[in-house]
Amino acid sequence: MAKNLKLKAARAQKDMTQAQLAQAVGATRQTINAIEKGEYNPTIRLCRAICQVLGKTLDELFWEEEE
Amino acid sequence: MAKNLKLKAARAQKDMTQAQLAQAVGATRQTINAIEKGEYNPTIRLCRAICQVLGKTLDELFWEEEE
DNA sequence: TCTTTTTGTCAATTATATTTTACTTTTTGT
DNA sequence: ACAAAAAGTAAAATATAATTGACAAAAAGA
Repeated sequence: MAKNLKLKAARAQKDMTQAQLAQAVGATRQTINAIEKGEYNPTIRLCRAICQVLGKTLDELFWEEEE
Repeated sequence: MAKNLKLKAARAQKDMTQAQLAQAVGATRQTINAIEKGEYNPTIRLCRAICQVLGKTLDELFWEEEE
């Protein structure tokens, strides 16, 4: 997979660090980092939580950024 | 979580059985069944594969059908 | 430069998604 | 009603998502 730059940008837009986003969605900083790095296959529940916190939809953050 | 009736409907619209959809996305029939039942938290990769096969987006099939 | 924050990364462990096998129940078609 | 197909379900095993702890590299602010 490729890097998830949409997620990185959406997080930047909310002025949140990886650690802050992680805490907001009940995950760890490493997990958020791995998702942004792209070499990861998170669960839909975590994706939904991230979308809700960042005010985006699944299609906006997790659609089409792949091989 | 609640049942994923959107997925069930989208599959019916394509006239596919759970087994056929499972094979098309490289998963098992039980996994598809569990996702439709709702008591499950699939990975985003599998969700994407399902969407592609059924001609739907993540938002259409996996957004907001929860507790 | 110096200090602090943030990000990147790794190994080991835990939690859980997914598979495999198998059986029962429900639905569909004749 | 009967047979066949599809759906529902369960236990055990495997694959992998996610955590924990820790440290190095990069970025930001003074």
